[in-house]
Amino acid sequence: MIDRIDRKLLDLLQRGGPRPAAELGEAVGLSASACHRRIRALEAAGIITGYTARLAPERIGLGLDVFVDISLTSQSEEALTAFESAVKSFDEILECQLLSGASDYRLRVAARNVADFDRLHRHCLSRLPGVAAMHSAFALRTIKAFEGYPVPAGEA
Amino acid sequence: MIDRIDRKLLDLLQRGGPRPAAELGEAVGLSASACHRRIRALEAAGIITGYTARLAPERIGLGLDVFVDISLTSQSEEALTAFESAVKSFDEILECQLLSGASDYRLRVAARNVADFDRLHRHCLSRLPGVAAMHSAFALRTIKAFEGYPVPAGEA
DNA sequence: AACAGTGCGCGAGGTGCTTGCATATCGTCG
DNA sequence: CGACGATATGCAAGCACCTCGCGCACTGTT
Repeated sequence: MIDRIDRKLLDLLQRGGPRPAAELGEAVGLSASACHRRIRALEAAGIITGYTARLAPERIGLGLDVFVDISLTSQSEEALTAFESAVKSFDEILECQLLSGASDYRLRVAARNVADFDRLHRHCLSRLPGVAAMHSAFALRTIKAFEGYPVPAGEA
Repeated sequence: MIDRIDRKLLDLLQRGGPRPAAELGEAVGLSASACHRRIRALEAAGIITGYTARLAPERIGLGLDVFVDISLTSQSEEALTAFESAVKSFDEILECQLLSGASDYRLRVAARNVADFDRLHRHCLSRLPGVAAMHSAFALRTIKAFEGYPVPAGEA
């Protein structure tokens, strides 16, 4: 059961709060050891899946964020599987989800600039199998970047 | 200048590689101290912006991932600003971007289930100012979750 | 009222981070 | 062609932090 302290811990950890457990404990009103124990429990419960570095995409030259909506020519099991494994094989495709509605896939890719997106378009997107239609939308500006999920009260 | 070792480090760190710098160093062929120094340099350069815990949304009861496309009634500066600050004020709105095309915003929200999305719809989305049209698409399945950017050679 | 069960703080021991120093490597300039 | 300067590395010591066992407080149960 997740209580108020766990929620605050998860919130801090998702937002890149202080690493030393002593400071985390101080922030939530716990000793370092108790705080650390709770974090380990959250990890063991599979709630915290890992710790990752967050990068500034523009600092590594990835200034362009593009959503690509794709519909397939066939909805057969084989077509879906082939498409999905091709998607997974390209590092430039950051994420991909199957959406409700017109049985579309939506993926997100990162490119250095428009010319680089053209390269991606030819090198990756055009090689995805079974594509009937493709529509790209460029992100002009990020109003809110992902910084973690809100943690609802009392779960798990 | 980012060389091959930095790229490998960034790749490992984005994917939640081993925390001890000694193991990281072994993975890239460096001693622990040299490896640690490079990481600090990447942080100082603003390439690594922080370290965050990654959570399993379904483990905290957030089983539903929804994209919401929104167009506004007015494109005036005030309308955009009002809309964007309202977006930022809701924790349930995970991300938001302004897209090219029909001057649409796209946001992503997480909900516990369909009923909870209805609550979000009434509690958050309906309170966003200046909305002309809204269209939601549910993520049926995640083929590829975000696990970090590919790091192009020789940047910064 | 006594008793498990849970979760806390404290403290010792071990691990990993952090930094100074000497050295190797590479590019540059005399 | 040789020497110098800059950069990056490895090593080792000092230190901060994590980790875990222990005893205690609190809660709910019988």
